[in-house]
Amino acid sequence: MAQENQKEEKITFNIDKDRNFSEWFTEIIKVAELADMRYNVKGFVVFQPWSVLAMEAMYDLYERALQRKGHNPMWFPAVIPEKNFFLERSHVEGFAPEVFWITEHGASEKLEEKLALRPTSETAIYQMYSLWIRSYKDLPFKAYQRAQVWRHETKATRPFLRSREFYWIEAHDVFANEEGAMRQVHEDMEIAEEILHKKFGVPFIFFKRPQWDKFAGAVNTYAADAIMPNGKIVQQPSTHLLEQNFSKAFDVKFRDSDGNEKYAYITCYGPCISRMFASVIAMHGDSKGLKFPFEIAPKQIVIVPIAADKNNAVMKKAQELADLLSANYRVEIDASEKSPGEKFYYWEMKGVPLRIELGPKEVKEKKLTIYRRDTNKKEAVSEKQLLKFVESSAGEITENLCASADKYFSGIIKDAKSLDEIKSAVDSGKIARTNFCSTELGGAKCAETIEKQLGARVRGTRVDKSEKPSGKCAVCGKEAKEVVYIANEY
RNA sequence: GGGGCAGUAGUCUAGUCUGGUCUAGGAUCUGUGGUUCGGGACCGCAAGACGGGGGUUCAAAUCCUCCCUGCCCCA
Repeated sequence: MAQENQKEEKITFNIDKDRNFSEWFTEIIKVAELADMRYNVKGFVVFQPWSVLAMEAMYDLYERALQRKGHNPMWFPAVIPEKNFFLERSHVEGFAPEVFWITEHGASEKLEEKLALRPTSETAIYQMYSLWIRSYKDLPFKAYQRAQVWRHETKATRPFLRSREFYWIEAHDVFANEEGAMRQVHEDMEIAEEILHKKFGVPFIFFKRPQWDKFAGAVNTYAADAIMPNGKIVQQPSTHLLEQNFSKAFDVKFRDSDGNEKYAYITCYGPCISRMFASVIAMHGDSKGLKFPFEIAPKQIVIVPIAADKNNAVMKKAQELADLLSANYRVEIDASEKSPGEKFYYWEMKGVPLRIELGPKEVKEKKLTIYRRDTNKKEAVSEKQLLKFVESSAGEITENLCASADKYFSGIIKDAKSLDEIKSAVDSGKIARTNFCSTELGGAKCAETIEKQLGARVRGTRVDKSEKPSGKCAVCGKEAKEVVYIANEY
């Protein structure tokens, strides 16, 4: 018994994710060195190499998808003059409480005009768009930036999920008419499916948000809700139909082919990489630590040489394999002095998808022992087959992780007909589906009742299918016009 | 936004209730010397800490107070 306890103390990481998700999440960030929370400003953390490498890969995939769809990259200043903020009324009302303001320079010298540290960039970008866009021939105009933004979130900050500084992409697209803008909204949702779901393995549902819960200044907001293992929803990319709200405020006009000057239709799209990373680690991790989809793993293959001191051929072979693989993959040789067993546990905790164990036996037999993090199994692979094996398991690993995430997600919706049924669904970590009076402003009262009594929020109506209500609103009993989904939110 | 809990070396922790024994103990990590190496090896040596300000007291890691930071629960 005493021995067993001693052994347990040495375990780097062993937390039951499903039973205690909060603790798991906090601990894995520390143990896997994803972010250092010791930075001494509330709501701000230092992102460490292991998360940055993954997020760089995530940025890369997302940006390439945007570029394939005709977006160009650009970089805007992080500061926005105060007056820009007041040009769109509902926008300023929505964001004002969260904006960090720069008001001084040097030794308390007041700035002539306050500068906002951008919480989002509509009010910076669209004034430039009004200079750049002159003709219908300039449209559609599609551009994005990868950027940090700053918002003074309430006190419940959490690394990756809700920080006061986060890393995202914002795409701002301009069209001649509403149809073009609406098509863009759908394209934005398709990109989320292609990247967030298929590459990152994070399932979600796109909802059209109720009118009381849309982006400040938008006509409609469409947002992807993903789920955490504790049943709480986390909002992932959202795309907003701004229509002419901002083009009128910022004078984004174009001369149409009929010779008339018209205000443009604008959409904006905000996939947040640092928050997607939270979903990635939460969805795929287990009690041993992280698991990464192959394409975004910080390191994709680790080679563990065994008994290399006694056998020069081992280290030589390890280097040879690393050279071969690093042409296409992110590879690391763990030549540290730790024992092999300790290295195994360590890299499993870090979530490296493939581990090659290489000792005198493998060198002699020209066979490799390869461990897969997704299945926790080892296989013998002949050296000749290595590249082929890596290539095929790369796809399998991502698909496996995606499939098990999908499986968890598929059972998440539960029908509810009354406030009590909504409560029991939501309390058990499900998303409640229910008849609801209206997602126009008239329904706001019922939503408030739900929020006050259950602590849950109305997420909106589905975008991927149209659902007809059959009966009365579960809250007020009036004729239901919509089927909505209700869940706890992070 | 409301409530609760916490802060001791890089990390985890003993000590706090009941002030003095604390010259702050241990583990891990780091550095170093040696022996090891196929699922968390071992033995030396070295270095390293009471979140910050104020207060009470002969005496504060310990009590009070404000601040900062983190975690948890609720909105």
